[in-house]
Amino acid sequence: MHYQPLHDALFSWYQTHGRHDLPWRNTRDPYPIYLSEIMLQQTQVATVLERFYFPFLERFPTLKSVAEAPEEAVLKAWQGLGYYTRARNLHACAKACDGTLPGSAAELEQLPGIGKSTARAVAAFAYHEPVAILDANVKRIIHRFFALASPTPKTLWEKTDALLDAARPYDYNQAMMDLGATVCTPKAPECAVCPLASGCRGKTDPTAYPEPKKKKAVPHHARYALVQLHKGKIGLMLRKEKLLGGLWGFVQQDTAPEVHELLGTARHAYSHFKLTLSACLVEGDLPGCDGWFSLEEIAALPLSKIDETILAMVKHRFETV
DNA sequence: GAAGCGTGGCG
DNA sequence: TCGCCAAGCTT
Repeated sequence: MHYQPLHDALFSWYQTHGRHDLPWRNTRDPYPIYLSEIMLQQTQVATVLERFYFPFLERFPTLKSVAEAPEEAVLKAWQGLGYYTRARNLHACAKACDGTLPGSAAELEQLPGIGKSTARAVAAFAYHEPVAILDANVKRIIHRFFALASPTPKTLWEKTDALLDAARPYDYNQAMMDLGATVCTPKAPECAVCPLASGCRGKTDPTAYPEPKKKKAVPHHARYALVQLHKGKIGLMLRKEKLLGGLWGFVQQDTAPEVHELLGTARHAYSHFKLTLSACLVEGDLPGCDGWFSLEEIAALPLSKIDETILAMVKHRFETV
């Protein structure tokens, strides 16, 4: 209520500086809105926009088409975007609601892969439900606006609810995200042009909020990837653990195989460890594979980034014999 | 509450 | 080369 002047300033700023051309805005179809929210979790707008959003919608025009497809096809469309639990949950969600998303945040939050923030985002953007979101951008603004160094999640949700303009939930939430993304940035926020500055308690020292988190040491693993050849086919395993689960890839082991040809070395930084893989060409029907494929068949399978890198080494090896 | 979970871009 | 960060959810 007493935030009315700030809301007015926010909307005025949003009208001029908001990212109004994003394709998942200006629609009330919950599916593309939901899809964008899932793709954008921990992922930058440019990545989603330039490489994944439109191809995915072309392959799966409706949530019903997702529900009717095999999980592997959804993972293939997700390949390269990372955090593949999102794709598995997207498929599970589509099946759980049979291709029709429910009409409220409370119901959306019951579906797999939809937490409180995503549920509220879809409800606010598709149904104009008066709920506030708390994504990374809004969270940073809330920390600074209320000068909270290390609040509990409960406090953050209370504060984001308190700041909501319930009369305009769509514009309010979009404006807050844009403000966090372009003005109230992690480093060097531009308080001088911020429409919320007059009410912000953290503006004298914005980078003190939130409190910087302690960094942990990132482990580094060195392993061997087996490129197994047998009767003209390549042996791959179907990963079943949480890391890259549902994707196909080369069998890995901690020690070098007895006889092998080194194809090359690939490095990759995952979210919580680093990996160096030495790709070893080995002959014969070794254990550990779930399937044998030609190069053409592999092209249709979902693979992780580092497995694609190794696959490129294999192609190069046999093109230059 | 903390850890696990991908990838790409940037300084 | 490296650390940080980007529309979080699950366990």
